[in-house]
Amino acid sequence: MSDFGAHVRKAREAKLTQDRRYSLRQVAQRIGVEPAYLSKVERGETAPPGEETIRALARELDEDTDVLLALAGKVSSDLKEIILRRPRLFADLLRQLKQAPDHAILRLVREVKDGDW
Amino acid sequence: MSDFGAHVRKAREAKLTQDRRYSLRQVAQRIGVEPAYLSKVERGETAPPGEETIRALARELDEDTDVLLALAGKVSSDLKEIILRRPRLFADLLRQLKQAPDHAILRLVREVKDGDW
DNA sequence: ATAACTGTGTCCTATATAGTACACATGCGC
DNA sequence: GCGCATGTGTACTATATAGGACACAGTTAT
Repeated sequence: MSDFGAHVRKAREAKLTQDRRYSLRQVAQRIGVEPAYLSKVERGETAPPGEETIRALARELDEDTDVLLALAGKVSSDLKEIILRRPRLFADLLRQLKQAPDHAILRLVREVKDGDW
Repeated sequence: MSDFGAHVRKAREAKLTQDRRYSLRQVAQRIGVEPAYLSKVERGETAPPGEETIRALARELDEDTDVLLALAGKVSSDLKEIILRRPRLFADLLRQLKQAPDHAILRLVREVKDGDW
């Protein structure tokens, strides 16, 4: 269904060419899963891991956590909580922004960042 | 953990005083679950139902779907998809808005609604 | 050439999710 | 006063999620 595994494998093998500690086995050990499991994940033979394992993987491979989670079809739990506290407000905002071009959203991010409320 | 059940029970019993077709059994039948299950849900004896059942319940009781989902600790799957398509962008935006007051977010919603991008 | 490391195949498991099925006691309507 | 509707207790189930354990064959380093 998704290319989460392929993305991880590519990222890991890229690091491997620079540093031999990025073998599947060693990465698996550092993120705290069995090598056989990581192997199946990278080949897409099994569904992507849970959020915490994906976070560990992102840290290990210097990948963006939100992007990696997205490839796994998951939304970070801290984002969920933000929405859950004010569901109507954020539901409206997100649905408004569904079709908005990237630059419009980026503008909003900056606008809010320069905190003018 | 959450007051999803209590909220539903209150909403249903409010409608029940106006219309006797809002008995637990009849509502259960219309939304397609067993009465015993809805009973357990309303009393919080069991975890809140899945998204589709919550949607049916919201329609039946004229409740806001996003709010009901939120009470169940869930984010609507259509909102998830919006985020998943542009994870970095929306992750940034939401984290920026985490502390923003309601009126500031409402202003953004209107700003975007009057589509000036 | 052998010891250690590599990726992978196979089998198994624990917990969570999302309910169903049926029986029961109680109460209200006619 | 009895039949039907009401809410609920108990027991069970199917599927998904998130992995672990162990063995094996090929590759690399010394």
